[in-house]
Amino acid sequence: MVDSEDKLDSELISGDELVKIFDALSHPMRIKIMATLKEHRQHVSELARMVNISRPLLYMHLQKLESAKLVKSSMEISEGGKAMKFYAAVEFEILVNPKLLTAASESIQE
Amino acid sequence: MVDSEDKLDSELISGDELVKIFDALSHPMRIKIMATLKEHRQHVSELARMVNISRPLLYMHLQKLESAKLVKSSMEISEGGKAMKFYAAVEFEILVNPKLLTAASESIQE
DNA sequence: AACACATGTAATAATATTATTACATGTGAA
DNA sequence: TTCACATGTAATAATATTATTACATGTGTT
Repeated sequence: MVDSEDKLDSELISGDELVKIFDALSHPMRIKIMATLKEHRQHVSELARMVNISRPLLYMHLQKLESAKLVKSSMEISEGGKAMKFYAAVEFEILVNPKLLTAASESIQE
Repeated sequence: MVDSEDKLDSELISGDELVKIFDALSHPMRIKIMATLKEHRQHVSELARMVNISRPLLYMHLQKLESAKLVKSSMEISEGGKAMKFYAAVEFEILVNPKLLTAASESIQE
């Protein structure tokens, strides 16, 4: 298992999933969140301070990113015994071009 | 000038432009429009029939795609003498991965 | 007990996006 | 002149997204 266990496989992305990914990346704050999480995983409260938005708003953005499978979360108990929810960026690589869009189009439900 | 004259150069895309591109591609109908225009350029009324939506709604979608520079338009006078506005897909290729998002993040204005 | 820090969500407000309808204009052909 | 087909947009309605505020709950430290 040399390769990363949770890399998003661009071959297996359906049209609907691709639209979800574009939607997730269509807001500047979510780009900033992805960039921040790429450096290092963070727990929600700390991440909210880092990107300078309220925690409820951050939750909303994280949910979009998570439903697009661009981040993943895990609850952990710190040494202090406090519950902390960590978010990490998922590795992925998608070559976006007209050909991909054509393929995506064929697997979209309307 | 062997290479295409209007290929979108992914090296020169700013963070704001990238967000615009993601936004343009975040709707199933716009994916369908891109796929349709990749086959062949079309004028607005014909395209509206092909993708089965109203012309005003199509205009809205086309404006988003055009402002993201994914399509381009040109007015032409047909043999019959009627004005027709043609839209064509622009060639592009963007490798989307966390590294790109980090670079984009650094050039986003908030 | 009061404080600092954590998760989580409900309710609402403010904005933006998406979609429809109706209209105005122009051309060429029947 | 009426018809078929084209562009273009204004006004509005319906939905969805984004953002804020206020709460409830739990843990460890002072």
